[in-house]
Amino acid sequence: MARMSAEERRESVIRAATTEFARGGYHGTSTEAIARRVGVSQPYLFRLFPGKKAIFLAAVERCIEDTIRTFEEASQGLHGEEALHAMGNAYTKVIEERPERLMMQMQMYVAVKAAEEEGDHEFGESVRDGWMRLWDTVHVPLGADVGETTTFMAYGMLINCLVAMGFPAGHRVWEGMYPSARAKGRPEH
Amino acid sequence: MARMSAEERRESVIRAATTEFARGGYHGTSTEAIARRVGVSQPYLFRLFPGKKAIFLAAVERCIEDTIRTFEEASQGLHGEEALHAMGNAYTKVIEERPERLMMQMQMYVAVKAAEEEGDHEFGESVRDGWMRLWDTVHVPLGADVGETTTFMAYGMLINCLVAMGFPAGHRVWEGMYPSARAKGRPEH
DNA sequence: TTGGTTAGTGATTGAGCACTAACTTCGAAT
DNA sequence: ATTCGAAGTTAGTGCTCAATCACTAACCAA
Repeated sequence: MARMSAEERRESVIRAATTEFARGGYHGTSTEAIARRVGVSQPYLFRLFPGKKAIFLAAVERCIEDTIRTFEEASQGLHGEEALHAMGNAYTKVIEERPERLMMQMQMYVAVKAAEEEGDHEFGESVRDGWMRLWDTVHVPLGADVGETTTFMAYGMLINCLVAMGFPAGHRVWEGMYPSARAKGRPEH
Repeated sequence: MARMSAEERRESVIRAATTEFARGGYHGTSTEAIARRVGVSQPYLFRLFPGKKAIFLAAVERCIEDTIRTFEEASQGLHGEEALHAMGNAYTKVIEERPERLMMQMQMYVAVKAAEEEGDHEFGESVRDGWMRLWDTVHVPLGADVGETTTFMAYGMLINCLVAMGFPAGHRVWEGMYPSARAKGRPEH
């Protein structure tokens, strides 16, 4: 049984927690399931984190940072339509390779209201702040066009929902996806 | 305490369950909370429904039907851009008056994968079927334009997420919403 | 090698939960 | 007025789960 530094362990806990929380959400995931995935005893989690909620929060924040970084790297040095394409393709890659990150996003959106009604105001604040940072991250390469950015985010959310519902690749719901790939501009209204 | 027919009770259970499940999701909602909201003892729920899952499913199906009906009624006799406006406005009204229906949507998306991994294949099937019916409902009035329909749904999902995160009306995330309505200076809610 | 620190475990607890069984009350038709 | 089915309750069971506690095993510096 390999010993690890607490910091390294915390890392693997966050990874395992992301997988588990993405599947079951906050209430549908037991700390035991996370511990089992890490390969560590359940009580030890409470030595690495003050409680279940802290683990969830850590996973949520990691999820946001990863997504921001994905778009930052994809749009590096690009602008306008090229950046749009690059970021769209990057997200497609996330769908294929890290679907749990999309699910984690959904779980975090859904967890805000519940947390808020339990008196936890910080969680929602943190999620909204993360969203705005993500928003700004895509806003700049898209030429600071509010409509363009909103549409991009909207398509992202639709993708998240379709993936969550389990629509297989090739299903007709995906047909109208990616206006950036379909034509040289998003549909005019 | 007014006595009701079982059918009427089931109705109020579905309404209460929608509110509660919208807040806490499947696992974050106790049957006791639902019963309390209905004004009935918790065990009695199990006489009206075979189990918690059946209550959730009923609430999910009701949510889908209501949303479909909202768009059907809004687009009655309209086509193209007019239908788009009408349905957009109808959804805006849902945001204001029935936010729990949006949250219920999110909860149902998120519940699919978990159910599937517990062996329940019917639930996801039912959700996907509902989505397709909803899709077709807006597709026809929008002139059977796939891109238009997809964009409409995408904006809907973005709205759901923003509402879930608790962004207040007037926040700048709402700025780029409804490109079709923005030009006309639609008042913010 | 010893003294101190850090990583990690097993046993347990108390609360909350879905669900059951057995009983009571209401109201309408006879 | 009585009866009978349907509406509704009280009491209780067994289980799951987050969190605690007392403990052991590995590492490290002097």
